Parts: sequence; C-alpha cells; structure tokens
Amino acid sequence: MGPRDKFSIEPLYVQVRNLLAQRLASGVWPPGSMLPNEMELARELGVSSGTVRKALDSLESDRLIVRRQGRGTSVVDQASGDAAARFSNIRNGEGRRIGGDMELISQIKAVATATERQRLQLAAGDFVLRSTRLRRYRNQLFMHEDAVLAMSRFPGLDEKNAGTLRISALAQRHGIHLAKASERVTLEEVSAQSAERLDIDLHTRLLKLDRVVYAAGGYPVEWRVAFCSLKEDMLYLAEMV
Amino acid sequence: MGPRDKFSIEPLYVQVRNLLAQRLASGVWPPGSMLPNEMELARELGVSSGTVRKALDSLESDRLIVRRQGRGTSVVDQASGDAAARFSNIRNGEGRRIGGDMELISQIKAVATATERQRLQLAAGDFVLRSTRLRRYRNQLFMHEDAVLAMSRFPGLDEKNAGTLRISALAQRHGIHLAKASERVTLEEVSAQSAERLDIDLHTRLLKLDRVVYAAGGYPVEWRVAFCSLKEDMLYLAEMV
DNA sequence: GCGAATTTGTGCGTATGTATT
DNA sequence: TAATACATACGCACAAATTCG
Repeated sequence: MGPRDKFSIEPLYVQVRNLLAQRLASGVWPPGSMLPNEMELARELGVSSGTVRKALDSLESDRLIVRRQGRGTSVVDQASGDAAARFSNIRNGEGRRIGGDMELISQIKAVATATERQRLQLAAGDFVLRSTRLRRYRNQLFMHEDAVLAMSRFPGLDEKNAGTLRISALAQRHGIHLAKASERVTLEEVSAQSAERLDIDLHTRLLKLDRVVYAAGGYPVEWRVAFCSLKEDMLYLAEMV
Repeated sequence: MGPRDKFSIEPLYVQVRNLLAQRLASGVWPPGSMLPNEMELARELGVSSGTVRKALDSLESDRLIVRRQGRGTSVVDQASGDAAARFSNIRNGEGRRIGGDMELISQIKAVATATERQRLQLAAGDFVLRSTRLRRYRNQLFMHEDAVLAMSRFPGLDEKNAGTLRISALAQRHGIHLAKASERVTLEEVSAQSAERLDIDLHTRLLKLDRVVYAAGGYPVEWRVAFCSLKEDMLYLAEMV
C-alpha cells in the first residue's frame, strides 16, 4: 500500500478498510472462511499492524467479520443466522428476529415510478424489480409485502429468482454490504386484496412497515411496504441506542 | 492508576473509561464543559495516552462526550438538543426526534406491582413513582403516557418535580448514564379515558409504545406505556443498524 | 492432560499530520 | 503565525484465548 497517497483524503486505515471490504465483497474470502492473520495482512499491504487492526475494528463494527482471540478472523455469512433477519423488527417470544418463509406472489420488471425514484434515489428511466410476497412463520401467515429493488445497484441481477431471496442474501450474492435500514411504522387500514391474502377481516388494524434498506455506500437498495398482522407470540420491537 | 490490578478482570482502558464515566456522572465536569486534554489525563492517571484514547473512544461511542480535533473534548448535555429525545422514535417532517412538551396529570409513589417488578427488575417492596402525562408538539396533543420510575435507581429523588422531567434530564441530574431503550410497538384500541384526554374518537387507531429505558450498567430505570396519535407531519421511524 | 504454537487483545512510547484557536 | 489538541501511523512487548500435537 505504501505511504499515504497525497491525493486521496482518506486516512490509511480507511483505505485498508475499504480494500479489505472490497475483497470480502469480491468473494476472495467466502462467508465463513478465515482471513489471514493481522501480521500477515500488515506485511502484505505494507502497513503497520496497528493500521490493520483499526481497519479490522471498522469491519467488525460493520458486522462484516468476527474476530476471536486465539482463533482468528472469519467472514460473517449475511444470508444465515441472525444476520439474515437483521432488518426485521418482528420478533418471536424469545426475542429473536423473525424473517419468516417467503412465498412469491408476483414479480415484474418495470421503469421506476416517481415515488420509487424518490425513495430509492434513482434517475429517470432506471429499472426496478417489483415483487409481491407473503411471509409465514410457523405456518402462520403474518405479512404481505411489496418490495421494490433498485436493479441498477445489482449488476447482473438474476431476475428469475431475485424475488424469492431476502435482501440480505441477495446483497451478499452481489457483493453488496448492507449498512442500515429505516422503517416508518404507521397504522393503516388493510386493502381488500391484502385482507384476503392475509386471511383476516377487513378493517382489522395492521402495522404498515415502510422500510428502505441502505448499502454501505449510503445508497438505498430496496424499498419495501409491508402490512403485518402480529400473531400471538410475535411483537414489533424497536431498539434505540 | 499504576499497573494492572490482578484481581480486577477488566482491561486497563476499561478501568480508565469507568473512572472517567464516574467523574462525568459526579458532576466534576459539568455538561458542556471541557475535559483535560488527553496527555494531561494520561499523566494524571499514570497510563499511556493510547490507553486514554481507547477510554475516550468508548465514552464517545456511548455519547457521553464529543471530541473535536484541535478543539478538545467536551461533555455532552443529555438534557438538551437531540440527546434529550434520544429514546423517542417519533419524528417531525424534517426527521428530527420529537420529545414534545409534557403536562403532568397525576403522580403517585407506590410499592411496585408484580408487573412493574418484572419490567424494571425490582425486588419485592421496592418503590416506584408512577406519572401520568400528556405530550404536545406545536400545541397539538399527540401522546398520553403512564411512566413508572424505579425509585431505587435514583438516590435522593426529588419526588416533587420528578414527574415533570423527561427521563434524559432526570438521569443526568442523578448521574445516571442512559445506554439504550427497547420499545414494543403494537396496535391497541384506546381506552375511554385516554380517548377523552387525547381528544379523539373512541376506536381511533393508535400506536401503543411500551418502552423500557436502560442505564449504562444494563439495569432498567423507567418503564413507560404510551398511546400515540400520530398527527399530520409526524411519523414513527425505527432505525436499524 | 499438558505444553507449545498461533492469533487476537492490551499497553506503551514516539513521531507526525491536521483542525482549531 | 504560533500554540494547542485530537487524529493517524508505526513498532514493540506481553497477555489471554484457542488449537493441536
């Protein structure tokens, strides 16, 4: 890596962090595998071990890697375990996040509407992939959702099964690191169509979850509007720090 | 501070962090004031500047202090600005958190019920302070809340005006550092009494916000159940990271 | 079961960069 | 401009956890 590049404003440890993040995204070190140890990385990149440590600190706080003393550093699998439902605030009785099983209802590729362009920060003419899905938990239908994917953020997107994957898995396949999401929670009367699909009475009160998921670069990748009927032993839990 | 104490498992920088946190809580450095610089702290405590830096990193990430290069390190005022509404997910149109103006309706000191003991992790016989309040934003009534304060966590609590202060201000006065909160969001039909107080029709759809606020030690300090009628230009926004 | 090797974590010290006053 | 204070970068030594022979 050599001495600090005068033309890049970024501190060296940030450059290292970004380089490693890029490698993680590229699949050089697949999910679950081990990274080279810190000294080796420092040698290879020509920086001090302290600089590598700061870079790894950053990657760890972004949940891209996990480190364990005496063991080493491994790559987090975003598509399995708790990471897969990271952006769901629906939890079961034990407090674990619920993703649920998805059933794709319909899917269509289209030019983004004005609203979609606004929410996903897209340009005119950009394409989106709209998916309508149902979600079940323990065979109970609890959610109906319309998800809109910004296709330009997913180069080489496989449109065939994109709608059947949750955003965490899809992002990992495309080397995209998800960073955060913000979800607007409101109460809304359910539409006749949704009521039928969720098998509930019209006028039943539902949670409307309007969520945008952002990638590490700060740009939005998915906009989803879901109607959720909280079943017994399910709750919406917002953590504030 | 000297060499590492063999009987305390904590790393030195954690010990320094806790010592400084304690000083902050004690009011030695009041909100808004400047801390001694890093080298001075290191000299005074007899540790390296790197250790002080790690301690300050931790305090900063816990939002107890803010550091600015070239300027120094100052103490965050938890009772004003955004910090005061840190545990409210209700936001206005510009995305700023809304605390609102509080109007105390009633207040009573009592022995904790079983539910209160459970939510606040109290022992039998512990006292709580129950406050019922209304909240307004721009003269619009939007929230009715029942707050339960664990009195044992607030030594020397001034019962007279405890109910009129928001939890962030109250905690700061008692040298308690708030760390996190978790809020259960559900839909519930409003009670007749709440409906009257919020000046809305019965059967209007409301958000029920059931929130517990935790201090830095991990113990709960306040349990609050609120019914919120989201007015125009207000929204509930949950951030996920 | 024990000890050696490996790997991350902690702690120290120093030099230099950069933003603020 | 000069002084101050935090930020970055380097390097070394040792501690603690894990793994493996």
